[in-house]
Amino acid sequence: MTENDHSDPSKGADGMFNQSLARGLSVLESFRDADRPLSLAQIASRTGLTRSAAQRLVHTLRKLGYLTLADDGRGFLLNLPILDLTHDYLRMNPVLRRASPVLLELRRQVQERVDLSLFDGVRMVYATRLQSKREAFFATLVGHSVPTTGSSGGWAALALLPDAEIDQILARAPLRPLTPRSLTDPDAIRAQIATARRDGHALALEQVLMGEVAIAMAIPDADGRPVGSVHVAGSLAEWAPEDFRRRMAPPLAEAIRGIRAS
Amino acid sequence: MTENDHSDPSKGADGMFNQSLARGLSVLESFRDADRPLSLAQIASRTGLTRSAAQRLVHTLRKLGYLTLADDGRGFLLNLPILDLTHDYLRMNPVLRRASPVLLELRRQVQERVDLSLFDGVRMVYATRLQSKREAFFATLVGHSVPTTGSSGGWAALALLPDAEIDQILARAPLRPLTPRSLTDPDAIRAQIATARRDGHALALEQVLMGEVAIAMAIPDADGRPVGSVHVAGSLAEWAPEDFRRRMAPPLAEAIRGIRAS
DNA sequence: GCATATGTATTGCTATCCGATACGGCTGCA
DNA sequence: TGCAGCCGTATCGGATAGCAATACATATGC
Repeated sequence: MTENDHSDPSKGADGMFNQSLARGLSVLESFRDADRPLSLAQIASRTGLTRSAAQRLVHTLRKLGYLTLADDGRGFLLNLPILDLTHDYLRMNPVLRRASPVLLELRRQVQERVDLSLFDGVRMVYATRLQSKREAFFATLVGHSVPTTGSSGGWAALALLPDAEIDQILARAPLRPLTPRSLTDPDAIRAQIATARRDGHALALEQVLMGEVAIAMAIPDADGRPVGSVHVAGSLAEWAPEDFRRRMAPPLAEAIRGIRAS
Repeated sequence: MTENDHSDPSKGADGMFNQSLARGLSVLESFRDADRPLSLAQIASRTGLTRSAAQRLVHTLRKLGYLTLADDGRGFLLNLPILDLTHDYLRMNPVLRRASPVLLELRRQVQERVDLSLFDGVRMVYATRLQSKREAFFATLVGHSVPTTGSSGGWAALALLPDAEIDQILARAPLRPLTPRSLTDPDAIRAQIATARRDGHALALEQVLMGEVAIAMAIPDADGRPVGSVHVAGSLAEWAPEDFRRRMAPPLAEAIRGIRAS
Protein backbone atom coordinates (compact mmCIF):
# COMPACT_ATOMS: atom_id res chain seq x y z
CA MET A 1 0.00 0.00 0.00
CA THR A 2 2.19 2.80 0.70
CA GLU A 3 1.42 5.30 -1.78
CA ASN A 4 -1.09 6.97 -3.75
CA ASP A 5 -0.98 10.44 -2.47
CA HIS A 6 -1.90 11.87 -5.77
CA SER A 7 -3.44 14.97 -4.28
CA ASP A 8 -0.90 16.61 -2.04
CA PRO A 9 2.82 16.47 -2.47
CA SER A 10 3.92 17.71 0.92
CA LYS A 11 2.42 15.01 3.05
CA GLY A 12 2.73 11.31 3.31
CA ALA A 13 0.39 9.10 5.26
CA ASP A 14 -1.33 11.41 7.69
CA GLY A 15 -4.25 9.69 9.27
CA MET A 16 -5.48 12.92 10.70
CA PHE A 17 -5.62 14.83 7.48
CA ASN A 18 -9.09 15.45 6.15
CA GLN A 19 -8.89 15.18 2.42
CA SER A 20 -12.40 16.37 1.75
CA LEU A 21 -11.82 19.59 3.60
CA ALA A 22 -8.55 20.17 1.80
CA ARG A 23 -10.22 19.59 -1.53
CA GLY A 24 -13.05 21.93 -0.66
CA LEU A 25 -10.65 24.67 0.30
CA SER A 26 -8.69 24.09 -2.86
CA VAL A 27 -11.88 24.92 -4.71
CA LEU A 28 -12.02 28.27 -2.92
CA GLU A 29 -8.34 28.80 -3.63
CA SER A 30 -8.81 28.03 -7.28
CA PHE A 31 -10.16 31.53 -7.75
CA ARG A 32 -6.68 32.93 -7.20
CA ASP A 33 -5.81 35.13 -10.14
CA ALA A 34 -9.02 34.28 -11.93
CA ASP A 35 -10.38 37.26 -13.78
CA ARG A 36 -13.84 35.99 -14.46
CA PRO A 37 -16.26 33.51 -12.92
CA LEU A 38 -14.98 29.96 -13.07
CA SER A 39 -16.96 27.14 -14.60
CA LEU A 40 -17.07 23.70 -13.07
CA ALA A 41 -14.66 22.44 -15.67
CA GLN A 42 -12.22 25.25 -14.93
CA ILE A 43 -12.43 24.60 -11.22
CA ALA A 44 -11.82 20.91 -11.81
CA SER A 45 -8.88 21.70 -14.00
CA ARG A 46 -7.34 24.26 -11.64
CA THR A 47 -7.70 22.03 -8.60
CA GLY A 48 -6.86 18.76 -10.29
CA LEU A 49 -10.12 17.30 -9.06
CA THR A 50 -12.43 15.20 -11.14
CA ARG A 51 -15.44 16.92 -12.53
CA SER A 52 -17.62 15.01 -10.10
CA ALA A 53 -15.63 15.99 -7.07
CA ALA A 54 -15.61 19.62 -8.14
CA GLN A 55 -19.34 19.45 -8.67
CA ARG A 56 -20.05 18.05 -5.22
CA LEU A 57 -17.73 20.46 -3.49
CA VAL A 58 -19.12 23.43 -5.37
CA HIS A 59 -22.59 22.25 -4.52
CA THR A 60 -21.67 22.14 -0.86
CA LEU A 61 -19.97 25.52 -0.91
CA ARG A 62 -23.01 27.02 -2.54
CA LYS A 63 -25.33 25.63 0.08
CA LEU A 64 -23.08 27.15 2.69
CA GLY A 65 -23.03 30.47 0.87
CA TYR A 66 -19.34 30.62 0.05
CA LEU A 67 -19.91 30.34 -3.67
CA THR A 68 -22.64 31.67 -5.89
CA LEU A 69 -23.62 31.44 -9.51
CA ALA A 70 -22.43 34.49 -11.41
CA ASP A 71 -24.99 37.03 -12.53
CA ASP A 72 -25.26 35.65 -16.01
CA GLY A 73 -25.41 32.07 -14.80
CA ARG A 74 -22.04 31.29 -16.35
CA GLY A 75 -19.65 30.10 -13.72
CA PHE A 76 -19.22 30.63 -10.02
CA LEU A 77 -17.87 33.35 -7.79
CA LEU A 78 -16.73 33.68 -4.22
CA ASN A 79 -19.44 35.11 -2.06
CA LEU A 80 -20.05 37.23 1.02
CA PRO A 81 -19.34 34.76 3.83
CA ILE A 82 -15.70 35.12 2.86
CA LEU A 83 -15.81 38.63 4.31
CA ASP A 84 -17.03 37.26 7.61
CA LEU A 85 -13.88 35.20 7.85
CA THR A 86 -11.90 38.28 6.86
CA HIS A 87 -13.43 40.24 9.64
CA ASP A 88 -12.73 37.57 12.19
CA TYR A 89 -9.16 37.26 11.04
CA LEU A 90 -8.46 41.00 11.06
CA ARG A 91 -10.24 41.48 14.34
CA MET A 92 -8.36 38.78 16.21
CA ASN A 93 -4.92 39.17 14.70
CA PRO A 94 -2.73 40.18 17.63
CA VAL A 95 -0.49 42.43 15.57
CA LEU A 96 -3.36 44.32 14.03
CA ARG A 97 -5.03 44.63 17.39
CA ARG A 98 -2.03 46.32 18.87
CA ALA A 99 -1.31 48.32 15.75
CA SER A 100 -4.72 49.83 15.06
CA PRO A 101 -4.68 52.75 17.47
CA VAL A 102 -1.00 53.37 16.84
CA LEU A 103 -1.48 53.53 13.09
CA LEU A 104 -4.28 56.02 13.47
CA GLU A 105 -2.10 58.27 15.54
CA LEU A 106 0.72 57.88 13.03
CA ARG A 107 -1.56 58.77 10.18
CA ARG A 108 -2.69 61.85 12.08
CA GLN A 109 0.87 62.98 12.56
CA VAL A 110 2.26 62.37 9.11
CA GLN A 111 -0.81 63.13 7.01
CA GLU A 112 0.34 60.65 4.43
CA ARG A 113 -0.77 57.16 3.54
CA VAL A 114 -0.05 54.57 6.21
CA ASP A 115 -0.10 50.86 5.45
CA LEU A 116 0.50 47.73 7.42
CA SER A 117 1.65 44.62 5.63
CA LEU A 118 2.20 41.16 7.04
CA PHE A 119 5.33 39.16 6.38
CA ASP A 120 4.69 35.90 4.58
CA GLY A 121 7.97 34.70 3.18
CA VAL A 122 8.32 35.82 -0.40
CA ARG A 123 5.49 38.28 -0.15
CA MET A 124 4.14 41.05 2.02
CA VAL A 125 0.36 40.96 2.39
CA TYR A 126 -1.49 44.23 2.95
CA ALA A 127 -3.82 44.09 5.90
CA THR A 128 -4.78 47.73 6.44
CA ARG A 129 -4.49 51.00 4.63
CA LEU A 130 -5.15 54.50 5.85
CA GLN A 131 -5.31 56.73 2.81
CA SER A 132 -3.72 60.11 2.53
CA LYS A 133 -5.66 63.31 1.94
CA ARG A 134 -5.80 63.04 -1.79
CA GLU A 135 -5.28 59.45 -2.54
CA ALA A 136 -5.09 59.00 -6.25
CA PHE A 137 -5.60 55.30 -6.63
CA PHE A 138 -7.39 52.39 -5.20
CA ALA A 139 -5.55 49.39 -6.43
CA THR A 140 -4.48 48.01 -3.11
CA LEU A 141 -7.16 45.90 -1.55
CA VAL A 142 -7.00 44.02 1.67
CA GLY A 143 -5.18 40.80 0.96
CA HIS A 144 -3.20 42.29 -1.89
CA SER A 145 0.43 41.28 -1.82
CA VAL A 146 3.71 42.56 -3.20
CA PRO A 147 7.07 40.81 -3.41
CA THR A 148 9.04 40.96 -0.18
CA THR A 149 12.12 41.61 -2.25
CA GLY A 150 10.60 44.60 -3.98
CA SER A 151 9.05 46.78 -1.32
CA SER A 152 10.24 48.94 1.53
CA GLY A 153 8.29 46.85 4.01
CA GLY A 154 9.85 43.69 2.69
CA TRP A 155 13.38 45.04 2.97
CA ALA A 156 12.73 46.19 6.50
CA ALA A 157 11.38 42.76 7.40
CA LEU A 158 14.24 40.87 5.77
CA ALA A 159 16.71 43.02 7.68
CA LEU A 160 15.63 41.18 10.82
CA LEU A 161 16.42 37.76 9.40
CA PRO A 162 19.75 35.93 9.24
CA ASP A 163 21.48 35.98 5.87
CA ALA A 164 20.77 32.31 5.24
CA GLU A 165 17.06 32.89 5.36
CA ILE A 166 17.34 35.98 3.20
CA ASP A 167 19.11 33.88 0.62
CA GLN A 168 16.32 31.33 0.66
CA ILE A 169 13.73 34.01 0.10
CA LEU A 170 15.76 35.64 -2.62
CA ALA A 171 16.04 32.28 -4.32
CA ARG A 172 12.30 31.73 -4.24
CA ALA A 173 11.40 35.33 -4.97
CA PRO A 174 9.09 36.11 -7.83
CA LEU A 175 11.18 38.56 -9.76
CA ARG A 176 8.43 40.14 -11.75
CA PRO A 177 9.11 43.84 -11.42
CA LEU A 178 6.10 45.98 -10.51
CA THR A 179 7.60 49.12 -11.98
CA PRO A 180 10.51 49.82 -14.31
CA ARG A 181 12.52 50.77 -11.25
CA SER A 182 11.75 47.65 -9.20
CA LEU A 183 14.98 45.98 -8.12
CA THR A 184 15.44 42.46 -9.36
CA ASP A 185 19.15 41.94 -8.96
CA PRO A 186 19.73 39.92 -5.76
CA ASP A 187 22.83 41.89 -4.84
CA ALA A 188 21.06 45.20 -5.24
CA ILE A 189 18.33 43.89 -2.98
CA ARG A 190 20.88 42.65 -0.45
CA ALA A 191 22.35 46.13 -0.42
CA GLN A 192 18.97 47.60 0.43
CA ILE A 193 18.56 45.10 3.24
CA ALA A 194 21.99 45.99 4.57
CA THR A 195 21.03 49.65 4.53
CA ALA A 196 17.83 48.81 6.36
CA ARG A 197 19.83 46.96 9.01
CA ARG A 198 22.01 50.02 9.50
CA ASP A 199 19.22 52.59 9.59
CA GLY A 200 16.51 50.57 11.26
CA HIS A 201 14.21 51.41 8.39
CA ALA A 202 14.03 50.97 4.62
CA LEU A 203 13.43 53.63 2.02
CA ALA A 204 12.11 52.63 -1.39
CA LEU A 205 11.76 54.72 -4.52
CA GLU A 206 9.14 53.74 -7.06
CA GLN A 207 9.39 50.06 -6.21
CA VAL A 208 5.68 49.37 -6.11
CA LEU A 209 4.24 52.40 -7.85
CA MET A 210 5.80 55.06 -10.04
CA GLY A 211 6.03 58.44 -8.40
CA GLU A 212 5.96 57.00 -4.92
CA VAL A 213 8.45 57.12 -2.08
CA ALA A 214 7.93 54.78 0.84
CA ILE A 215 9.60 54.32 4.19
CA ALA A 216 9.02 51.23 6.30
CA MET A 217 10.00 49.68 9.59
CA ALA A 218 9.49 46.07 10.54
CA ILE A 219 7.39 44.84 13.43
CA PRO A 220 9.33 42.16 15.32
CA ASP A 221 7.78 39.44 17.41
CA ALA A 222 9.07 38.38 20.82
CA ASP A 223 11.88 36.43 19.19
CA GLY A 224 12.91 39.31 16.98
CA ARG A 225 11.50 37.79 13.82
CA PRO A 226 9.48 40.05 11.52
CA VAL A 227 5.73 39.64 11.54
CA GLY A 228 5.03 42.60 9.28
CA SER A 229 5.92 46.16 8.46
CA VAL A 230 4.45 49.61 8.78
CA HIS A 231 4.86 51.87 5.77
CA VAL A 232 4.43 55.53 5.13
CA ALA A 233 4.08 56.44 1.47
CA GLY A 234 4.22 59.82 -0.19
CA SER A 235 4.50 61.39 -3.59
CA LEU A 236 7.81 62.22 -5.21
CA ALA A 237 6.07 65.24 -6.65
CA GLU A 238 5.93 66.66 -3.16
CA TRP A 239 8.89 65.17 -1.40
CA ALA A 240 12.60 64.86 -1.91
CA PRO A 241 13.45 61.36 -0.69
CA GLU A 242 15.83 62.53 2.01
CA ASP A 243 13.34 65.06 3.31
CA PHE A 244 10.74 62.37 3.38
CA ARG A 245 12.98 60.08 5.35
CA ARG A 246 13.93 62.75 7.86
CA ARG A 247 10.35 63.75 8.38
CA MET A 248 8.82 60.28 8.61
CA ALA A 249 11.43 58.15 10.32
CA PRO A 250 10.93 59.49 13.84
CA PRO A 251 7.13 59.13 14.04
CA LEU A 252 7.39 55.79 12.31
CA ALA A 253 9.90 54.56 14.87
CA GLU A 254 7.64 55.76 17.62
CA ALA A 255 4.75 53.84 16.11
CA ILE A 256 6.76 50.64 15.97
CA ARG A 257 7.69 51.09 19.62
CA GLY A 258 4.03 51.53 20.41
CA ILE A 259 3.12 48.34 18.61
CA ARG A 260 5.84 46.29 20.27
CA ALA A 261 5.03 47.56 23.72
CA SER A 262 1.44 46.53 24.23
CA MET B 1 -37.15 19.48 -0.17
CA THR B 2 -34.73 22.26 -0.71
CA GLU B 3 -33.98 22.88 2.90
CA ASN B 4 -30.75 24.56 3.70
CA ASP B 5 -30.53 24.27 7.44
CA HIS B 6 -26.92 23.50 8.18
CA SER B 7 -25.93 20.39 10.07
CA ASP B 8 -29.17 18.58 9.71
CA PRO B 9 -28.78 15.17 11.29
CA SER B 10 -31.99 13.39 10.51
CA LYS B 11 -32.13 14.21 6.85
CA GLY B 12 -29.23 13.55 4.62
CA ALA B 13 -31.35 13.49 1.51
CA ASP B 14 -28.67 15.44 -0.28
CA GLY B 15 -26.24 12.96 -1.65
CA MET B 16 -24.17 15.72 -3.10
CA PHE B 17 -23.49 17.49 0.16
CA ASN B 18 -19.99 17.05 1.53
CA GLN B 19 -20.28 16.84 5.25
CA SER B 20 -16.57 16.97 5.94
CA LEU B 21 -16.19 20.23 4.09
CA ALA B 22 -19.14 21.73 5.88
CA ARG B 23 -17.72 20.68 9.21
CA GLY B 24 -14.33 22.10 8.35
CA LEU B 25 -15.82 25.43 7.40
CA SER B 26 -17.86 25.45 10.56
CA VAL B 27 -14.56 25.32 12.41
CA LEU B 28 -13.44 28.48 10.63
CA GLU B 29 -16.80 30.06 11.35
CA SER B 30 -16.56 29.18 14.99
CA PHE B 31 -14.24 32.14 15.45
CA ARG B 32 -17.14 34.50 14.90
CA ASP B 33 -17.32 36.88 17.84
CA ALA B 34 -14.52 35.11 19.64
CA ASP B 35 -12.34 37.54 21.48
CA ARG B 36 -9.40 35.32 22.15
CA PRO B 37 -7.83 32.23 20.63
CA LEU B 38 -10.10 29.20 20.77
CA SER B 39 -9.07 25.91 22.31
CA LEU B 40 -9.99 22.61 20.75
CA ALA B 41 -12.66 22.11 23.36
CA GLN B 42 -14.14 25.52 22.62
CA ILE B 43 -14.12 24.84 18.91
CA ALA B 44 -15.79 21.48 19.49
CA SER B 45 -18.37 23.11 21.68
CA ARG B 46 -19.08 26.00 19.34
CA THR B 47 -19.41 23.77 16.30
CA GLY B 48 -21.17 20.89 17.97
CA LEU B 49 -18.48 18.51 16.73
CA THR B 50 -16.88 15.82 18.81
CA ARG B 51 -13.48 16.56 20.18
CA SER B 52 -11.97 14.12 17.74
CA ALA B 53 -13.61 15.66 14.73
CA ALA B 54 -12.55 19.13 15.81
CA GLN B 55 -9.05 17.88 16.32
CA ARG B 56 -8.78 16.36 12.87
CA LEU B 57 -10.28 19.34 11.16
CA VAL B 58 -8.08 21.77 13.05
CA HIS B 59 -5.10 19.61 12.19
CA THR B 60 -6.01 19.80 8.54
CA LEU B 61 -6.65 23.52 8.60
CA ARG B 62 -3.29 24.07 10.24
CA LYS B 63 -1.49 22.05 7.60
CA LEU B 64 -3.19 24.17 5.01
CA GLY B 65 -2.25 27.36 6.84
CA TYR B 66 -5.74 28.58 7.66
CA LEU B 67 -5.27 28.15 11.38
CA THR B 68 -2.28 28.59 13.61
CA LEU B 69 -1.41 28.08 17.23
CA ALA B 70 -1.64 31.34 19.12
CA ASP B 71 1.55 33.01 20.24
CA ASP B 72 1.38 31.61 23.73
CA GLY B 73 0.45 28.14 22.53
CA ARG B 74 -2.98 28.38 24.06
CA GLY B 75 -5.61 27.97 21.47
CA PHE B 76 -5.85 28.60 17.75
CA LEU B 77 -6.34 31.59 15.52
CA LEU B 78 -7.34 32.26 11.94
CA ASN B 79 -4.33 32.82 9.78
CA LEU B 80 -3.09 34.65 6.71
CA PRO B 81 -4.51 32.51 3.89
CA ILE B 82 -7.87 33.93 4.87
CA LEU B 83 -6.71 37.24 3.42
CA ASP B 84 -5.97 35.58 0.11
CA LEU B 85 -9.58 34.56 -0.14
CA THR B 86 -10.56 38.07 0.87
CA HIS B 87 -8.52 39.50 -1.92
CA ASP B 88 -9.99 37.16 -4.48
CA TYR B 89 -13.49 37.92 -3.32
CA LEU B 90 -13.04 41.68 -3.35
CA ARG B 91 -11.20 41.63 -6.63
CA MET B 92 -13.80 39.60 -8.50
CA ASN B 93 -16.97 41.00 -6.97
CA PRO B 94 -18.77 42.60 -9.91
CA VAL B 95 -20.22 45.42 -7.85
CA LEU B 96 -16.90 46.36 -6.33
CA ARG B 97 -15.22 46.15 -9.70
CA ARG B 98 -17.58 48.66 -11.17
CA ALA B 99 -17.66 50.80 -8.06
CA SER B 100 -13.95 51.18 -7.39
CA PRO B 101 -13.11 53.98 -9.81
CA VAL B 102 -16.42 55.68 -9.19
CA LEU B 103 -15.91 55.71 -5.43
CA LEU B 104 -12.48 57.22 -5.84
CA GLU B 105 -13.88 60.04 -7.91
CA LEU B 106 -16.68 60.53 -5.41
CA ARG B 107 -14.22 60.68 -2.57
CA ARG B 108 -12.19 63.27 -4.46
CA GLN B 109 -15.25 65.42 -4.95
CA VAL B 110 -16.74 65.28 -1.49
CA GLN B 111 -13.57 65.08 0.61
CA GLU B 112 -15.41 63.06 3.20
CA ARG B 113 -15.41 59.41 4.10
CA VAL B 114 -16.91 57.17 1.44
CA ASP B 115 -18.00 53.62 2.24
CA LEU B 116 -19.53 50.80 0.28
CA SER B 117 -21.56 48.19 2.09
CA LEU B 118 -23.14 45.06 0.70
CA PHE B 119 -26.72 44.11 1.37
CA ASP B 120 -27.13 40.81 3.19
CA GLY B 121 -30.59 40.67 4.61
CA VAL B 122 -30.57 41.87 8.17
CA ARG B 123 -27.11 43.34 7.91
CA MET B 124 -25.00 45.55 5.72
CA VAL B 125 -21.43 44.33 5.35
CA TYR B 126 -18.68 46.86 4.77
CA ALA B 127 -16.51 46.02 1.81
CA THR B 128 -14.49 49.19 1.24
CA ARG B 129 -13.77 52.39 3.04
CA LEU B 130 -12.06 55.53 1.80
CA GLN B 131 -11.24 57.61 4.82
CA SER B 132 -11.70 61.33 5.06
CA LYS B 133 -8.93 63.80 5.63
CA ARG B 134 -8.88 63.55 9.38
CA GLU B 135 -10.45 60.27 10.15
CA ALA B 136 -10.78 59.93 13.85
CA PHE B 137 -11.41 56.25 14.25
CA PHE B 138 -10.57 52.92 12.82
CA ALA B 139 -13.20 50.58 14.06
CA THR B 140 -14.70 49.62 10.76
CA LEU B 141 -12.77 46.78 9.23
CA VAL B 142 -13.50 45.02 6.01
CA GLY B 143 -16.20 42.50 6.76
CA HIS B 144 -17.63 44.51 9.60
CA SER B 145 -21.39 44.67 9.54
CA VAL B 146 -24.12 46.89 10.93
CA PRO B 147 -27.85 46.24 11.17
CA THR B 148 -29.69 46.98 7.94
CA THR B 149 -32.42 48.54 10.01
CA GLY B 150 -30.05 50.94 11.72
CA SER B 151 -27.91 52.53 9.04
CA SER B 152 -28.41 54.95 6.19
CA GLY B 153 -27.21 52.35 3.72
CA GLY B 154 -29.66 49.82 5.06
CA TRP B 155 -32.60 52.20 4.79
CA ALA B 156 -31.63 53.07 1.23
CA ALA B 157 -31.41 49.38 0.36
CA LEU B 158 -34.70 48.47 2.01
CA ALA B 159 -36.41 51.26 0.10
CA LEU B 160 -35.96 49.16 -3.03
CA LEU B 161 -37.76 46.16 -1.59
CA PRO B 162 -41.48 45.44 -1.41
CA ASP B 163 -43.10 46.02 1.97
CA ALA B 164 -43.54 42.32 2.62
CA GLU B 165 -39.83 41.73 2.47
CA ILE B 166 -39.14 44.75 4.62
CA ASP B 167 -41.46 43.32 7.23
CA GLN B 168 -39.56 40.05 7.19
CA ILE B 169 -36.28 41.81 7.72
CA LEU B 170 -37.70 43.99 10.44
CA ALA B 171 -38.97 40.89 12.15
CA ARG B 172 -35.59 39.20 12.05
CA ALA B 173 -33.63 42.37 12.76
CA PRO B 174 -31.18 42.42 15.62
CA LEU B 175 -32.41 45.40 17.51
CA ARG B 176 -29.30 46.07 19.50
CA PRO B 177 -28.81 49.80 19.16
CA LEU B 178 -25.31 50.93 18.22
CA THR B 179 -25.78 54.40 19.68
CA PRO B 180 -28.32 55.95 22.03
CA ARG B 181 -29.97 57.45 18.98
CA SER B 182 -30.20 54.25 16.93
CA LEU B 183 -33.77 53.64 15.88
CA THR B 184 -35.27 50.43 17.13
CA ASP B 185 -38.98 51.07 16.75
CA PRO B 186 -40.15 49.31 13.57
CA ASP B 187 -42.51 52.11 12.64
CA ALA B 188 -39.82 54.73 13.02
CA ILE B 189 -37.61 52.63 10.75
CA ARG B 190 -40.43 52.22 8.25
CA ALA B 191 -40.76 55.98 8.20
CA GLN B 192 -37.10 56.36 7.33
CA ILE B 193 -37.51 53.83 4.53
CA ALA B 194 -40.51 55.73 3.21
CA THR B 195 -38.47 58.91 3.23
CA ALA B 196 -35.69 57.13 1.38
CA ARG B 197 -38.17 55.97 -1.25
CA ARG B 198 -39.32 59.53 -1.76
CA ASP B 199 -35.88 61.13 -1.86
CA GLY B 200 -33.92 58.35 -3.52
CA HIS B 201 -31.47 58.47 -0.67
CA ALA B 202 -31.41 58.03 3.09
CA LEU B 203 -30.03 60.39 5.68
CA ALA B 204 -29.05 59.05 9.09
CA LEU B 205 -28.07 60.95 12.20
CA GLU B 206 -25.85 59.21 14.74
CA GLN B 207 -27.22 55.78 13.92
CA VAL B 208 -23.89 54.00 13.81
CA LEU B 209 -21.60 56.46 15.53
CA MET B 210 -22.26 59.47 17.69
CA GLY B 211 -21.44 62.78 16.05
CA GLU B 212 -21.83 61.36 12.56
CA VAL B 213 -24.17 62.23 9.75
CA ALA B 214 -24.41 59.80 6.83
CA ILE B 215 -26.15 59.86 3.51
CA ALA B 216 -26.57 56.75 1.40
CA MET B 217 -28.00 55.54 -1.88
CA ALA B 218 -28.60 51.94 -2.81
CA ILE B 219 -26.99 50.12 -5.70
CA PRO B 220 -29.68 48.16 -7.56
CA ASP B 221 -29.03 45.07 -9.65
CA ALA B 222 -30.59 44.46 -13.05
CA ASP B 223 -33.87 43.45 -11.41
CA GLY B 224 -33.96 46.53 -9.21
CA ARG B 225 -33.05 44.66 -6.05
CA PRO B 226 -30.45 46.21 -3.77
CA VAL B 227 -26.99 44.68 -3.79
CA GLY B 228 -25.42 47.29 -1.56
CA SER B 229 -25.17 50.96 -0.74
CA VAL B 230 -22.73 53.78 -1.09
CA HIS B 231 -22.40 56.07 1.92
CA VAL B 232 -20.86 59.45 2.53
CA ALA B 233 -20.25 60.20 6.18
CA GLY B 234 -19.34 63.47 7.82
CA SER B 235 -19.11 65.08 11.22
CA LEU B 236 -22.00 66.88 12.85
CA ALA B 237 -19.41 69.23 14.26
CA GLU B 238 -18.87 70.54 10.75
CA TRP B 239 -22.16 70.02 9.02
CA ALA B 240 -25.78 70.85 9.55
CA PRO B 241 -27.66 67.76 8.35
CA GLU B 242 -29.57 69.59 5.64
CA ASP B 243 -26.45 71.25 4.32
CA PHE B 244 -24.78 67.87 4.26
CA ARG B 245 -27.64 66.39 2.31
CA ARG B 246 -27.72 69.19 -0.22
CA ARG B 247 -24.02 69.05 -0.76
CA MET B 248 -23.63 65.27 -0.95
CA ALA B 249 -26.78 64.04 -2.65
CA PRO B 250 -25.90 65.14 -6.20
CA PRO B 251 -22.39 63.66 -6.41
CA LEU B 252 -23.66 60.54 -4.65
CA ALA B 253 -26.44 60.13 -7.19
CA GLU B 254 -23.93 60.58 -9.95
CA ALA B 255 -21.75 57.87 -8.44
CA ILE B 256 -24.63 55.43 -8.29
CA ARG B 257 -25.40 56.12 -11.93
CA GLY B 258 -21.78 55.41 -12.73
CA ILE B 259 -21.88 52.11 -10.91
CA ARG B 260 -25.10 50.98 -12.56
CA ALA B 261 -23.98 51.91 -16.03
CA SER B 262 -20.87 49.84 -16.56
C1' DG C 1 1.57 17.05 43.94
C1' DC C 2 -3.19 16.09 42.55
C1' DA C 3 -6.82 17.76 39.39
C1' DT C 4 -7.67 19.60 35.21
C1' DA C 5 -6.67 21.91 31.33
C1' DT C 6 -4.03 21.97 27.02
C1' DG C 7 -2.50 19.78 22.24
C1' DT C 8 -1.31 15.13 20.14
C1' DA C 9 -1.57 10.26 18.56
C1' DT C 10 -3.63 5.43 17.35
C1' DT C 11 -7.12 2.10 15.72
C1' DG C 12 -11.03 -0.86 13.99
C1' DC C 13 -15.53 -0.02 11.92
C1' DT C 14 -18.62 1.71 8.62
C1' DA C 15 -20.87 5.83 7.19
C1' DT C 16 -19.51 8.86 3.73
C1' DC C 17 -17.47 10.28 -0.07
C1' DC C 18 -16.01 8.75 -4.59
C1' DG C 19 -16.07 9.06 -9.91
C1' DA C 20 -18.05 7.09 -14.16
C1' DT C 21 -21.92 7.96 -16.53
C1' DA C 22 -26.12 10.16 -18.16
C1' DC C 23 -29.42 14.21 -18.93
C1' DG C 24 -31.61 18.61 -20.40
C1' DG C 25 -30.71 23.38 -21.64
C1' DC C 26 -28.32 26.88 -23.79
C1' DT C 27 -24.80 29.14 -27.15
C1' DG C 28 -22.92 29.81 -31.24
C1' DC C 29 -21.08 28.36 -35.41
C1' DA C 30 -22.25 26.49 -39.91
C1' DT D 1 -31.91 25.23 -38.70
C1' DG D 2 -29.37 21.90 -36.86
C1' DC D 3 -25.53 19.93 -34.67
C1' DA D 4 -21.45 20.20 -31.55
C1' DG D 5 -19.91 21.48 -27.41
C1' DC D 6 -20.21 23.69 -23.59
C1' DC D 7 -22.97 24.70 -19.36
C1' DG D 8 -24.92 23.09 -14.61
C1' DT D 9 -27.38 19.02 -12.67
C1' DA D 10 -28.49 14.27 -11.13
C1' DT D 11 -27.82 9.13 -9.99
C1' DC D 12 -25.73 4.92 -7.84
C1' DG D 13 -22.95 0.79 -6.31
C1' DG D 14 -18.51 0.18 -4.22
C1' DA D 15 -14.53 1.02 -1.08
C1' DT D 16 -12.02 4.75 0.49
C1' DA D 17 -11.59 8.12 3.77
C1' DG D 18 -13.43 9.99 7.79
C1' DC D 19 -15.39 8.63 12.17
C1' DA D 20 -15.45 8.48 17.61
C1' DA D 21 -13.54 6.39 21.52
C1' DT D 22 -9.58 5.98 23.94
C1' DA D 23 -4.95 6.86 25.60
C1' DC D 24 -0.83 9.91 26.20
C1' DA D 25 2.51 13.99 27.19
C1' DT D 26 2.79 18.23 28.89
C1' DA D 27 1.52 22.53 31.33
C1' DT D 28 -1.11 25.16 34.72
C1' DG D 29 -3.02 26.22 39.17
C1' DC D 30 -5.02 25.21 43.43
